[in-house]
Amino acid sequence: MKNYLDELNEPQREAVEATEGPLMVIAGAGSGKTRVLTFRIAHLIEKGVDPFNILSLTFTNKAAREMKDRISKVVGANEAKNLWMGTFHSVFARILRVEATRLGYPSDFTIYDTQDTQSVMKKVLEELQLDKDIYKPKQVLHRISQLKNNLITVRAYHNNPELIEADAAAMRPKMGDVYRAYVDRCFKSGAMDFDDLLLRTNEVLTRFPEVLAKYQERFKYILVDEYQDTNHSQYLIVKALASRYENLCVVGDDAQSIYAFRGANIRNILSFQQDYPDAKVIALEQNYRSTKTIVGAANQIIAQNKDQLEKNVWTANDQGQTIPIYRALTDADEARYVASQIWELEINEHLKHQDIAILYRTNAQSRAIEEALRKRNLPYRVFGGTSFFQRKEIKDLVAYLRLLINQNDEEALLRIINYPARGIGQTTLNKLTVASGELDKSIYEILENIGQYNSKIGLNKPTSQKLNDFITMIKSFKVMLQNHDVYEVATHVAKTTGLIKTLKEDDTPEGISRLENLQEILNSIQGYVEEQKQLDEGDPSLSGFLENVALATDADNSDDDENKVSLMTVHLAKGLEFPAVFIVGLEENLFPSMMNLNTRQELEEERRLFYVALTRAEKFAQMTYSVSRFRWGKIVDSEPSRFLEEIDDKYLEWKNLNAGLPINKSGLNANLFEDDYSQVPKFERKKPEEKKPATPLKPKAGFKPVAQANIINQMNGESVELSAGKIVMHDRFGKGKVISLEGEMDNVKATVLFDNAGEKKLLLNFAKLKVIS
DNA sequence: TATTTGTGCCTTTTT
DNA sequence: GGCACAAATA
Repeated sequence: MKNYLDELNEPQREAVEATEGPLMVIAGAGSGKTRVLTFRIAHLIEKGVDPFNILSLTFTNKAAREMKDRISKVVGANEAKNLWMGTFHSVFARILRVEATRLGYPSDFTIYDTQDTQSVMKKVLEELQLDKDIYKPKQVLHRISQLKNNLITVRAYHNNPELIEADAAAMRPKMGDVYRAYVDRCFKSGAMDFDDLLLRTNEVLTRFPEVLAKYQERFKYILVDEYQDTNHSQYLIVKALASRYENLCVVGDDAQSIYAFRGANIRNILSFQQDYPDAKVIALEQNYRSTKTIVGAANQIIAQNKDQLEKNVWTANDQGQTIPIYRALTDADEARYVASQIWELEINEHLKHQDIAILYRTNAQSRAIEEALRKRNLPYRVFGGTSFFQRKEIKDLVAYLRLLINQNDEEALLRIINYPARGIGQTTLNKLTVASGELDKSIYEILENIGQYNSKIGLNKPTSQKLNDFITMIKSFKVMLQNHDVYEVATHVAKTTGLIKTLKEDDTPEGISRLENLQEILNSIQGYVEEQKQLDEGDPSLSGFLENVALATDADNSDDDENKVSLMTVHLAKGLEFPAVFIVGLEENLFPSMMNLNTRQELEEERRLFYVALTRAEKFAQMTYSVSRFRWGKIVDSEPSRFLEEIDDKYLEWKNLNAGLPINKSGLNANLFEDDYSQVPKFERKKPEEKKPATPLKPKAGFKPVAQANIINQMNGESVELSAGKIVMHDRFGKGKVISLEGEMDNVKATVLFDNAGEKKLLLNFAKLKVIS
């Protein structure tokens, strides 16, 4: 227990022991930053600091849990349990449960997720009669998010001619009205969006000195992980809380700042020393994670960026293998290659599924990979994308529960008032909404006294009765909540509202899976209730559960013990490490993203993202790019990413540079499903030392009519040869005979004479033809 | 009113 | 190819 300090190197140890005063730790990738944070907290407790006085802000809730576990092992669970650890959003949501009433919010305020806010915004824009093609909900919300993260309130906005002008110049002169209406609407619904959680925390700390003093006293020691990714709002909260004792330790790596798009401000880390002139700064430069090859290649990448702090990450680890870079012909080929390499790694290097991660730039890329993994029977888990709690069937049930806690939650109410269908249509809802505005009462309040309003609103008897039935049902749930636990209520809700029945009627695979999801959420509610009942400070209440739902990140609820290959975006991979990592889709306009090519700053963030991806790898890293890819339903040609050029060839091993698309020999994409390309007509072999690898060696697109083409059999994914005379099957047209084939390489058209539908020209890329004989 | 069919838009990245 | 929204129909 005492010798934990011996497990640290010199700078790590220094960072752990410098407990008093401001400290910034610049931690290179893989340099043991989590270790430092963990031991530092343990050390504080060992020195006699009350865990109650320590606040630790992590990037995910999962990271917080893991750190807590590790601290428990050093100082004991009893000590560790009083630590405040979590993400900014979850910690300050907890604080706002106590303090938000000062700002006029209910303490059971709802947290609106992205879906909710978009839905609110659409209604706002409709009400203001603004063109939703100009005021695109997503863009407008992004703008508001920017404003909030810079603590520009509605009033501040209207007092700021510069901002108003900027929005006018961007063709959105009504931005201020939209902002006000959106904020009002959320407030009336007793709801906060993600940015509000930070903005309102700032507000409460600024407006109420006694609140500030309370939390300053409470959090005498503050630690912030991933400091490079904090935004201005978070920065100010930390600054305010730490200003009394200044026992603030921030840990970060400017080279890994990848959240500028959501307001992260790299200046927070770059200017720490100006904010705290007597701050101690410690750099952790020894990488314990990766091979020399990986560290060397990563260093070369990041060296291309201008905006960065000097540092020299090095490692004493083995040289390791060179990094293979596979040039794929299509995204399917890329996926197939990755799957086959995973097999090899598992056999030759004795890796388990869980040792392997596949990282990509966009969530959409997972599909092709998933398919290839399934074919190889490799179990996998996809992180991110539409998370469990975003699914419709889950949101429906949660909306009922939300309404029980916060009757003003209009999003929840409108979502479920007619789901499952109970004959309350759009017309009725419009009337209610109008009445709600005129009477300045929430829709729920109107419904509670529907008898007294229905003539004024203009509702007929049957409709009024339906509304009354609905509100009676909701009220009965509320009553039940008083003496039953959340699981019992949720189950009752799912049954009595007809949610389960509706899903049961749908026996398509999707319907069945939705029913399973509903079952799963009920199970997880039960699990949550049981778990919270066990804990001393557990909160088995419905509002506690709902907060978890709103702030759960996908990285949080992983089944750790499952042995599966991980698939995720590079963003989600931050802070993780794997023995083997595949980075796929290294192509121009994808990674770097086409959206981020306009300014140097944007491009540098993409480069940092690539740096993060590569530095996740311990022993084996591989990269792939494809010369063509399915995007927006079309095959798009692509070129290798510029980032590949930035790595010295001594670290790399270029693979499959010669494979082309031999349209004149055996047809389109003939060789996608074989590993042996030796039979394929060769393009000029490229020698890396002669030519920069990233210069695309694209096979020239052929424009000749083709005699044959290979299509991919929809059933088993195998390639099947197609030529004139073959009998094929089409979903809509039925059976038919191929008359001829024509067209360009990736754009082959087949003329088919169908038995019942006559002659059709079909694009092979789109028509799902099955070859019968 | 509810359900089905058709269309236009789309894609970064996430708390 | 997929999803959200609009129009068309029972």
